[in-house]
Amino acid sequence: MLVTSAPDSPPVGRARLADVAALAGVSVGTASKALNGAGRMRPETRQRVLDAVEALGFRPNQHAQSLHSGRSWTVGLMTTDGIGRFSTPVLLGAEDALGAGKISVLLCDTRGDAIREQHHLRNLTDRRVDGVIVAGRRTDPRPPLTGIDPAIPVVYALSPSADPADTSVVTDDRGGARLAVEHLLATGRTRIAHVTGPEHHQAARDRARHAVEHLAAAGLEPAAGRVHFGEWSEAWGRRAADAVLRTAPRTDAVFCGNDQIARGVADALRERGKDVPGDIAVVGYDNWDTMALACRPPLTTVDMNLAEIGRIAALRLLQAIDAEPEPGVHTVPCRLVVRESS
Amino acid sequence: MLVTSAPDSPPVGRARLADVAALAGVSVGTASKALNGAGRMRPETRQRVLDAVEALGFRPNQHAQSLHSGRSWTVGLMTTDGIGRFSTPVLLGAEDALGAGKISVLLCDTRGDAIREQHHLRNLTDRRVDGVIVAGRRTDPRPPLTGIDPAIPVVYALSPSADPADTSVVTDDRGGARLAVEHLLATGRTRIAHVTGPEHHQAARDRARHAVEHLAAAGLEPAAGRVHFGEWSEAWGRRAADAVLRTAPRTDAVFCGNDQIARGVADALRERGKDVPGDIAVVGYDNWDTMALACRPPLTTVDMNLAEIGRIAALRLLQAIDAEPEPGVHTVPCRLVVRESS
DNA sequence: AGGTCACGAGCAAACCTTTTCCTAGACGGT
DNA sequence: ACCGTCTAGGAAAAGGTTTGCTCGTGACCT
Repeated sequence: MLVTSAPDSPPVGRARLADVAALAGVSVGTASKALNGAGRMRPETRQRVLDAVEALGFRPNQHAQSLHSGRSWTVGLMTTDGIGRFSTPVLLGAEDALGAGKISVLLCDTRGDAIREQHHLRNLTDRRVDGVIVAGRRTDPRPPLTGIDPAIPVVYALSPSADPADTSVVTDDRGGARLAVEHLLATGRTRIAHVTGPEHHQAARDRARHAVEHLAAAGLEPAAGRVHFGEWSEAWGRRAADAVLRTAPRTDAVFCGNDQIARGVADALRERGKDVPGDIAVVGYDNWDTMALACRPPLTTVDMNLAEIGRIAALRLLQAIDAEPEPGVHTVPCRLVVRESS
Repeated sequence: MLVTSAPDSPPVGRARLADVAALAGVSVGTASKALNGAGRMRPETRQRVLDAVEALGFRPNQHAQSLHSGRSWTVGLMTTDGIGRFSTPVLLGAEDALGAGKISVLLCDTRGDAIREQHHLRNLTDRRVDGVIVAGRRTDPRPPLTGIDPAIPVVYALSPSADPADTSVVTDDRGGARLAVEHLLATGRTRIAHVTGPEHHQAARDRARHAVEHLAAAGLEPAAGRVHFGEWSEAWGRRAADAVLRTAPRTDAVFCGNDQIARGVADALRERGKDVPGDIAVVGYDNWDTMALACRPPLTTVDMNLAEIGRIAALRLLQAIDAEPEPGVHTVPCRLVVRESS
């Protein structure tokens, strides 16, 4: 059977369906039906075909299948700012969900370059991908993809499309801020400062606004009466902690816009002789393990469930491919990870 | 021309080569030749075809091309331990180099699971990928892929294959250790400690062995007379720094096996009142920006040029696809990034 | 015993491009 | 003017699978 070259139909290389059919003594079409379950046929005929498939190690040629069906069983995954801390979990979540549906992922990194984006887009269109996921980094809306075949569904993850008619999956910054504030309130803190990133980042603005709102709902206002906007860095966290100690010395908790800031805050507080969480609790945002776990003490922080965002984006894409898309912005809830800093 | 449905050949959906040929008044075969440059033909005929391509926005159907040529212009990129700090730059480097060759990357993450690896491998084989890159995380050799079609070339990146007949691209741990030690010697340090990860990691063993060898070549031995093996964590760095100060108080430099350890060492030294680099220099390994730049002071560290490893792996793969593979282990040199900690 | 119905299996077209082989025409040389 | 050669372009097959349609056979009912 598996000799290197048979007399007339040499199965050198991979076996074709024709080889299977010949071995089973049926026509090619019948062999195909036996494999795909369609049509009715005698069980023993089907079994003969399956035996032949087994004997020859036949695997269908996906190029031929794709040519026939027009589907590639492939989606493009475009990351717009390199592949970093934020896009990686999204990417893995998407890959996981798509792999279950027998769909593979074509990776395209634009490095934030519009030319490169166009180039990848043309490539994906030429490959007749079944869909595209665009994974951003920031939560600010991004302009929708231009020049893509409207027949190819697109889902935006993390950075929503500026066009509300598109489908986007984003994190729930409101819920995240609420989780953090309510946790601090529940553990008895009342003089809570908020230190976060640059005000021109929507994530910083949203988290700050909702944190303040939730404090107000409890009849409180942020320590020192204002939000501390700055950078997403440890250095800013350290400077801000000093500022908070100076201007609002009775502060008993700091909610930080990300884990780097939180770590900087925790470091500075410790170096100023404050006990975390004894004197002041610290809560971060991102659950970036290398920061949250290496912090002294390990950080309580908000996890955005990035992998879940990727998974949901993939499911939305599958839905848009097979059925009707569900446009609009879908938010994925956050989760509070409590550790020793609060 | 671009009406939704012409009388007999409605160019609904995408234009086919037949549409182009019809518009240009030539046969399909001639249109193909005009596009691919092969065969001789009158310049004005070729131009007519190109004009038709332009008018219809024709793009060749890659499924048909792949079916014909047997090539998919696609390579599989398998990451074996999730996509993390180490594999991401490799992955991007590879994607970049392959994209230049009109080849796209199929992403497969095995999560370190052999079952998943087999599953992905079968999928890639079914898709007739032109080649596979296996990107590991640790530098310890890994068992070669099993059950892959021997006609598909494979290149291992970062984790070499245990089979020397395979092609692998790895980092130069010897050179990295030499860069660090020679830098410290050149800046006048002579009592150099080495703090690194677990001894069962080949990276830790290699860097330690070569560091010790280079010290010996200068007539020195490591401070405290031995290498400090431990974990790849900041906590271990802090503990080890204390141990070094206790057992070898005159130490004037610490070369660390990674940046996390280095940061822990720097933190502990500062907290013990030592000045870095005034009293003691600290050198890290990995050039992991979030660690190296956030460290106080910013870390001098060894950069493994991971993106270059990915790039070279991709080039080796392209070579193996188009021509003869060049088996064996290829090492990519490191680069020392000098900052303020030394 | 003959006719009809149903089920099993095969044929062929369609998916689209590339490439080889072949034909017809033109031009040049004798 | 005729023959040979060269070239441009067309026809057709190959690459492999899916699927609708058709055909044939067997069984059952009248």
